[in-house]
Amino acid sequence: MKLPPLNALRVFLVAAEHHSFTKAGETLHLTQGAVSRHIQTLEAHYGLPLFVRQARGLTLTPEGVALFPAVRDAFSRIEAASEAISRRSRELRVKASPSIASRWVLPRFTQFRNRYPDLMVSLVTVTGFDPNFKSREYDISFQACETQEPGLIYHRLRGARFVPVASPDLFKDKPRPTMAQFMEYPLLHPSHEDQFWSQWFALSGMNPGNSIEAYAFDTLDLAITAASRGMGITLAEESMIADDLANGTLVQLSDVALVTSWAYYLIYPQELATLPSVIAFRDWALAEFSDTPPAPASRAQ
Amino acid sequence: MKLPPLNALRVFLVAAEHHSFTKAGETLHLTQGAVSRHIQTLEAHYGLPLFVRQARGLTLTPEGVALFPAVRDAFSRIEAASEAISRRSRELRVKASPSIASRWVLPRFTQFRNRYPDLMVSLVTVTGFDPNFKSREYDISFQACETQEPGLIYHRLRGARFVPVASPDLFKDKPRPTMAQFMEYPLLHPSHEDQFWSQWFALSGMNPGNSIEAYAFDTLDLAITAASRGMGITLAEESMIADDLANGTLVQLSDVALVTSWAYYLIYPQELATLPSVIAFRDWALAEFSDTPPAPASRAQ
DNA sequence: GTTTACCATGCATAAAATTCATGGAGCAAT
DNA sequence: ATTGCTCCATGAATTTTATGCATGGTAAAC
Repeated sequence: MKLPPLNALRVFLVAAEHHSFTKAGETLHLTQGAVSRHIQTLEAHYGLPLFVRQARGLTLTPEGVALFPAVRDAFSRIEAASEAISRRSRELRVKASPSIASRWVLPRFTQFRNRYPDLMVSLVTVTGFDPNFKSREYDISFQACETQEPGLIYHRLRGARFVPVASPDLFKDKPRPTMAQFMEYPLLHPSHEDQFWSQWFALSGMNPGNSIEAYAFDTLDLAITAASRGMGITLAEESMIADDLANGTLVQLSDVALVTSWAYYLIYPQELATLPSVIAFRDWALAEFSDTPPAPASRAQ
Repeated sequence: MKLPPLNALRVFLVAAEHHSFTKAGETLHLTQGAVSRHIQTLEAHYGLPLFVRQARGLTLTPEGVALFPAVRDAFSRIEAASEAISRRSRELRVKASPSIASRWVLPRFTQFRNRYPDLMVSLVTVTGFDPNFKSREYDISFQACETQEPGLIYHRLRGARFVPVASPDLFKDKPRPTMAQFMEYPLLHPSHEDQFWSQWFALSGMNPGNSIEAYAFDTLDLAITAASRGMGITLAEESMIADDLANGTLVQLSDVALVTSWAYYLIYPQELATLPSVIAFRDWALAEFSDTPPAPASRAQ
């Protein structure tokens, strides 16, 4: 393939559009002389003139006319493709469940934005998980899961550990309840299935029976929020209540922790692994949310 | 329009095709390091990697995959257009009537070819004239004409002057005939219309009557050739018989010359006036065939 | 463990692009 | 005609860019 001088072609394009070397120079931030030389280079390459120089103005020769649309189309094709892939390096859509979004990501999201102000990062909060990222609605996902799909890269953030918490206001001047006294308070279920409390009680060697008062919530976050408002005792994932414990909104009522078989992962498709936006967010998220320090090279686990 | 570095794009294209910087360098007659730097330039421009460097081999990132066809298509578009207009600067099709072709052009054609060995010049010999070059079968035409069409450039070569000639063999040891004795020989008509001889006789103040023996030919050339073989006396255009008179194949029988109202022109479409091939042939033809020295700037008459 | 095949990179050099200043050609208006 | 104006072309110097060379580093294969 023997191509003409490409930079000269771009200058030709602009000069042909303006019908003027001088104006083309202004557009390209070049002097008129530089434009003239580029056109000369191109004309020498083809061995024929592309412009008819007249005192009144510049005209294209038939060969210039023939060349013009080809160059215009070619460059706009390149421009379109460039624009498409440039956008992918500037945008990032992060998916998280409502609980993770509000308890993990949102509190520290501005920090990430501030560190990468050129990145247009958005948080997509959906329940449910498209396990192959087929919907292409998000680029990277915080996800609790047990199995791994091929084609995806998984970074384990932490295991899920549930401990009982409640607002200190729930007990007023009474002493905090022992495990055996939990049933005297409303028990808040972080999901509609009764898995957490029953497992936790089993772990503690207790049988609460069926007579306990209980509320079920859609998400872990809602149960924690309800607990912090004094509605009862909930099982909360440890990493989601660090702030509440620190500022006294919640108190932890037992050291017995329900360790589930699943863990929280940061997941993204393998083909996005080279995107700087994905790399930046991954490294930041691993440092922020992992319970183990990330490997030095920040590689996949 | 903000385009990526174009030369780097070409290097990218080759490297992507070869899946190797080293091989791309060989193809482009560059070192591997130069290729590496071009790719770096491009990746820096986009802010993302285009290749995944592995010890085993080079792979494109999804962004590289997206970029590749766009670059390939764009460059092949430019290449096609370049090829098309390059060919037009290397090829030239000259049209001439059979007479002009054989009497003017062919004898000196190799001289022109030798001067411009890179030019693929062909001679198209057709009778009839497409007055607007609409058929696009030829680029430049030798043509006898009286009127001028707009959009064409006319260079007057010479007026047409007809003089009577014959082979010296026709008369053997007899003296050459006077005008009055022409009718004793077969008169060769250079066209099927009886315009030339009747006009010439009228010019000479004679009336040949109808009883003369005559042959009509399709072209001026055929009549001259016939005359040179001793078939009779013909009227020949002066510029076409210079060689025959010089080497004695023909002798001129009178100084009375029929000057027609039309002249020979070299004609080409205005839009081809910038083609180097047209310019080269025009300048050569004017110097070779014009009865007046060409103007210094070789401008249209 | 050693070799091998690649790509990356610091440094020197070659090449190209660009500017600046100036010249010249064609039009338009006086 | 003459003058002025607007463009494009061009010589020479300079800056920028590309390239080569030699070397280093890494990961796979033997």
